[in-house]
Amino acid sequence: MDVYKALADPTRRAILDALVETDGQTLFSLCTKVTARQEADLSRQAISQHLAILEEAGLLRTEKRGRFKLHFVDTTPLTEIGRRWPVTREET
Amino acid sequence: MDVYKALADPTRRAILDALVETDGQTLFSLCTKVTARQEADLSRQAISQHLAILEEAGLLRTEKRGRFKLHFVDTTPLTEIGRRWPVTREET
DNA sequence: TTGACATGCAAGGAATCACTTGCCTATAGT
DNA sequence: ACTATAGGCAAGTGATTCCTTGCATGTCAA
Repeated sequence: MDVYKALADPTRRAILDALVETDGQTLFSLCTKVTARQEADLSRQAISQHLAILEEAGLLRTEKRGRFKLHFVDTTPLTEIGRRWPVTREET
Repeated sequence: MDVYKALADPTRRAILDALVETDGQTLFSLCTKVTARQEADLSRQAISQHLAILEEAGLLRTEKRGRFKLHFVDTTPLTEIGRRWPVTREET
């Protein structure tokens, strides 16, 4: 999954928002925060699948700590977007 | 259609690429350029629908000139992305 | 006015995506 | 050892998405 498709889903964007606010969260922690942020409650598996997609896109790193799996944002793949289509304001 | 979903499709990204290179193209012009860029030939309607989505996302402005319709990029909606998830390099 | 060119509209089908359900593994605490 | 907690895997379903086909509109040239 490429970065653009990873960003296409509002739930995944909410996950990134939650992680930018508090980095290194577990799956369960993200479940409650994301369902609070949006007004729809998703199953744990739904969030888990979204996390896998974000990780595949390079927007997320994970770290196993005992029986917990912590998730950390990595926004570096987003730099490609600004480089590919530079923001050109016609009238300043 | 929001900006993120608009960027999710590779054909739409190719359209933006073609317009950044040469701005103000017609539908037919974009058809040949995009199908050359990707290695799949899409129908005129396919491109037209993609253009409508890009315009709805605010990434495109159009201008009728006689029987032609010219398309111009507007990358300003992309600034939201960088503002929403700032690029934080952990180790410089 | 007639024909050619540029584009628009709408319905249908195939593929993809998001979510759920059900079951399984692994780690930690008592 | 037993139980509870954190997470993983996989099949199935409903909803989108992308593209095509077919027809219609509008503009320009001869």
